[in-house]
Amino acid sequence: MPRGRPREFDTDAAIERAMGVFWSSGYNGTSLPDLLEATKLSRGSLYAAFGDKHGLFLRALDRYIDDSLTRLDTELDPRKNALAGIRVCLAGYVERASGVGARRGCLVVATAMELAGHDTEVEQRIRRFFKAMETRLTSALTRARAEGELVDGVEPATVARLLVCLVEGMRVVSKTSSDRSASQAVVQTLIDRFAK
Amino acid sequence: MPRGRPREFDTDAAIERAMGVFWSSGYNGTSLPDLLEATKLSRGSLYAAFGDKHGLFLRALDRYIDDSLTRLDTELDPRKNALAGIRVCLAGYVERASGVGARRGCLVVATAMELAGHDTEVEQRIRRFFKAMETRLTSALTRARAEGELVDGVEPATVARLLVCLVEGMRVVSKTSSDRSASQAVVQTLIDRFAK
DNA sequence: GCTTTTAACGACCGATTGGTCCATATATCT
DNA sequence: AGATATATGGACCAATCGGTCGTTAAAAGC
Repeated sequence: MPRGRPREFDTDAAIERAMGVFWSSGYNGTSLPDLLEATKLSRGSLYAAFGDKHGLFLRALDRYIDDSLTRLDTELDPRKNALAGIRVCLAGYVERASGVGARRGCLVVATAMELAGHDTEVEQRIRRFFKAMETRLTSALTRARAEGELVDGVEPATVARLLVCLVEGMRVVSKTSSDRSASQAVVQTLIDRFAK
Repeated sequence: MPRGRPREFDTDAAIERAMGVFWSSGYNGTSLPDLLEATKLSRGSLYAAFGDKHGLFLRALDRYIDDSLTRLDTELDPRKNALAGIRVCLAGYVERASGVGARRGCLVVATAMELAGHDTEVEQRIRRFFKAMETRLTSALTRARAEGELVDGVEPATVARLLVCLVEGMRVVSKTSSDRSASQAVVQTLIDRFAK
C-alpha cells in the first residue's frame, strides 16, 4: 500500500501539454525549459516521471497516435455506411488543414520528417501508425466496394494508401498555404472519381 | 579590380554539402561542427561566406528549390505531350520515394514541418515553392485537357493541388515504409481515374 | 620585392543544452 | 504525534550550442 506524499500533478495533463509544445516546435526545437513551463513541472518531477526528454516525447507521440486512431475508428465504424464514414474522415482532415489548426500541422508528419531515420523507437511508431491508418481505410474501402459504392477495377489497399498520402500531404502543403475551399475541392474531386 | 588572395573554396560545392546535412538532419538537428565537417570549411570562413547558420540554410534551401523546379520544368516541357510529362514527373516522385533515397525524404517537406510558422523567410520560400509546383502542374493539366486527355468535369487547378499533396504525402509515408511497387500502384490508379 | 587584400584557422566567448542530485515540504500510515 | 515515504524545487554540472575575433598565410597588384 502506498505511503508518503502522493503525486500532486496530473500525469496525463502534463503529457498533453508537452505534446502541444512538441507539436508546434518539434523535438529538437523544444528545450527543457519550454517543457517545464508548459507542464508546470520542476526539472526533478519531470525526470522522475518520464525519465528524460526522449521518454516524455515518446509518451506524447503515443498519445497523439492513440487519439488519431481512436478518432479514425469512430469515423470508420463498421456498423455505419463505409463511404459515408470515409467522407466524414476526409472532411475531418480538410478541417484540420484549415484555419488556425493548419499552422500546427501534424505531429506524426513532423516527427517522421525530423526523427525517422535517426531514432528507431520513433520510426517504429510512425510506421505502425501509417500502417494502422492504411489498414482501417482498406477495410472501409473493402466494405464500400462490397456495397457497390466503389468504382470497379480499383484495389481498396491501393486507394487506402493513396488516401493516407493525400491527407498527410494536405497537412504539409497547408502549413504554408491553408485554403479550406481548395482542400475541400481536392477531396471532393477525388471522391467523385472513386465513388459510384 | 580584385586584389589579394582569391577565394580558395568552392561556394557552390559548400552549399551543396551543407544542403545534404540539413536534408538528413533538419535545421535544429544540424550543429555547426556538422556543417564544418561537411563543407570542410573553418568556422571563420563559413561565417564570412554565409553570415550565419541561418543564412547558409537559406542558401541550401534555395538550391534545393531551384533544382526541383528546374527538373519540373524539364519534365513538363510545353513542347512535349502534357500527359506524358505528368507521368514522367510522377514516376520521378515514385522513384525518389523508393529505395535508399526514400529515407532522406524531402528537404522542403521537412523544413515546412520544422520551421514554417516560426521563420517567415523560410515560410515564404516554401509557400512559393508549392505554389510554383502547383502552377506548373496546372498548366500541364490544362494542356492535357485541351488535348482531350483529361476526364471531363475536373478542374486542372484542383487536380494540380491534389497531385502536389499526393507526392509530398508519398515522401512522408515513404520515410518509414518505402515500397516502390505500392507507390507505383498508387500513382497508376490515380492516373487511370483522371486520364482519358 | 614590397604592399595590400582576404581566406583560413582555431582559440575563445557567453548562453543554453539536457541531465543529476540533494535539501525541503508535505501527505499518509502507524 | 511521530515516523516514513515521496513529490517538489532549484542549485549545480559538464557538454555543446551558435557566434566572434585576432592572427597567420598566401595570392595578386604595384
